[in-house]
Amino acid sequence: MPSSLLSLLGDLVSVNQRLTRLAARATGSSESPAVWRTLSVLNSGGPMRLGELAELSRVAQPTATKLVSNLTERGWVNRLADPDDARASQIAVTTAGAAALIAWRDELAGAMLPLFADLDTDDVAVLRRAVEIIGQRADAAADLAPGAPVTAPPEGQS
Amino acid sequence: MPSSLLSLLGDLVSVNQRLTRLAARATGSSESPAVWRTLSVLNSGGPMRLGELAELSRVAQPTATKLVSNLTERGWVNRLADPDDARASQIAVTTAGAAALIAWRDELAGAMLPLFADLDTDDVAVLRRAVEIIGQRADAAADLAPGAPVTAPPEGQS
DNA sequence: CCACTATACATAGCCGGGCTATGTATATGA
DNA sequence: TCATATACATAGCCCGGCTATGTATAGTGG
Repeated sequence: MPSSLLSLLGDLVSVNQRLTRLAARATGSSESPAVWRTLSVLNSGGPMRLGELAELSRVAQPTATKLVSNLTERGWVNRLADPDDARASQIAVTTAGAAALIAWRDELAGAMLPLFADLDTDDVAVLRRAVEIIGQRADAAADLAPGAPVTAPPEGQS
Repeated sequence: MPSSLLSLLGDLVSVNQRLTRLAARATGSSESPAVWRTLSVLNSGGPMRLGELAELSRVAQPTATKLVSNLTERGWVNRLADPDDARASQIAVTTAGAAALIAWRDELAGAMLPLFADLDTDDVAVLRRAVEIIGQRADAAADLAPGAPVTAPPEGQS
């Protein structure tokens, strides 16, 4: 039944997009997803260089530069000189940044909670497992295409 | 444990964002998510007026105007005069638009298929159920806040 | 029929996020 | 030392998102 798996994946992405937009509205947060994504990556990965951040965030390097600039102005990340390489600097989340991230996640989940409050134990388990499954695949995909953020139209696969 | 439900929702959104971005990369499609979202709404809802499209897409009206303009130029939607109301027009997906949407969904799912090909029957069932659950909630949310796309800070009573 | 308000959409204008192309400074290796 | 590679910054473009506002048509009271 691979064809049903195909349509399942299509549905998954589409319902995902709805949920993402819904969640964004739910908070009323004026911050863009990119802000939270960047903070997320930095928060879970620890201080890292800009290139690494770009790769993990799966955006092009100049985009990461812009985002880090914005976040630096807000005081949510800072740049520490890298003693080993004067070209680079370590990007790190500040305490304020981490706090903002936590606050946003709480707010987001809190806003969505009413919609999901009626889930029974089985459904909660289903969602938990789904998150796990998708997370694994996202990790795997990151490993498979580490150097190809978006830029690459490599082709060549038959 | 409602607190674990909270963190589950946070994780759900976060893994969602990863998946969405991953999926976008997977196709190599240069089209933006907004294009597919708009076509999706029109395709599943049938021809509708611009305001209705904006509401269902959960964007502000001028955003919908822009998107429809772009899509019209590409020949993926067209505007038909509304005989009952000269201010409005019915927006409809063209055959080409519907075909492009299907092609994209196939491409998307096809690109993601390798990542999910090793799922066993139980995991497929889990994902299917998760899609169903989230879809229900998204529908419910749409019903709850039908007139509030993003614009409304509840001021401005006359 | 006329004026007035309400509605549906278009236009203008701003901002942020995404990209490519290219510049600049530092590392690195022959 | 010099050439090349690497890490990031800058410039410049486009699109999607918004608010504010304009314009044309609907609807309605007189």
